[in-house]
Amino acid sequence: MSDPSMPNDPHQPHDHSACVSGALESAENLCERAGVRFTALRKRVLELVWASHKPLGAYDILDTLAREDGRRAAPPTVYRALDFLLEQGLVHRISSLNAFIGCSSPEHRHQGQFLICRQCHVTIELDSAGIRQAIANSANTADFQIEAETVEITGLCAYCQAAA
Amino acid sequence: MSDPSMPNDPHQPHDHSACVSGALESAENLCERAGVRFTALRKRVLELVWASHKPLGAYDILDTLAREDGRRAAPPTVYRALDFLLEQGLVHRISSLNAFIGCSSPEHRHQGQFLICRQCHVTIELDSAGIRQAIANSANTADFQIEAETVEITGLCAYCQAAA
DNA sequence: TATAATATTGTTATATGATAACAGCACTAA
DNA sequence: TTAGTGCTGTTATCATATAACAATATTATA
Repeated sequence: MSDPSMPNDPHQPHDHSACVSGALESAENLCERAGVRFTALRKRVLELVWASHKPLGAYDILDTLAREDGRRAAPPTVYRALDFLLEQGLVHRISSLNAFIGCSSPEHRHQGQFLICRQCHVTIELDSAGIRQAIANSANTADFQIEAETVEITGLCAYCQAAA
Repeated sequence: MSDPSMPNDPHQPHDHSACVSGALESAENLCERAGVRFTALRKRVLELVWASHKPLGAYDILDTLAREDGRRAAPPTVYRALDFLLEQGLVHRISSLNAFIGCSSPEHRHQGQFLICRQCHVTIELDSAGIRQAIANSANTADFQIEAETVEITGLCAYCQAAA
């Protein structure tokens, strides 16, 4: 069993196809339980988002879709799929990059915190109770009722530090 | 002496012109000490950003400049001024809104945390050691070297909760 | 002071990210 | 089988941001 405050490191060589298929399978299950349709398009977009552990822009997805079936999808096609995936908690949006990344634990609703490497772009999703608590404390002091949290930390991952 | 974790509430009736003139004066001093030029344009843009305690979009600034001197400023004019102000720590950028807000304590370099009311848009800048520490701990555990932190909390401020 | 060097601003064009509005198709329920 | 709903296609447009180069203003130096 893994400690959520110390997530698996996506830099480590790993069977990435297992990440992808695991994510797709979770998504199927979650959508079924939620009574919403996990269409071919939505599945394909989620698959593309999961193609790496790096945030992916909507227009990158668009380009890939265009390249692969010749039928060039238009922006709304992709954005609607992404909106669906966001609503279902299957992807997160990274505001500071205008990009999207697969949620690593979609079973429970949450807004993660993100460690984003500026060098290799690999992004690790945290779900730190400590950060959440510290934020809750500050909000509470100001009588502020939290609805959404954006926590995006940019810097150098361990691998890129070593490389430098 | 005020507690930085419990900032003044910009909702409270206050002499806002004092906020603006204080910010401009601080900026003058900081720029002088830093040996950089606080030109008329940069000053005017900072003044506009400080017109309210709400994040302001670059194109809003642009529109105001256009309206006030007729001669239409182009986007780069505003973005360059904003870049300067960001570099000098005089404004912050709010990623989740693509907007800018005056820094409430530019004397010391920092990246604040923001409580953003989705209703009235009033935004409070925090500088919480607790949040910073919690983030530092998480980053440390992952061997991640922090360079920038984006912490933007959206919800309802005390006033808008009361109104609802 | 005159002039060179540098920094700032102006201007045009374009890149990049996101949404509105409506048409057509596909699945589902009766 | 057909009506209703939800999903996708399509066109147009809005919103945010930057590249590239020209013109001007400021500062430094001869």
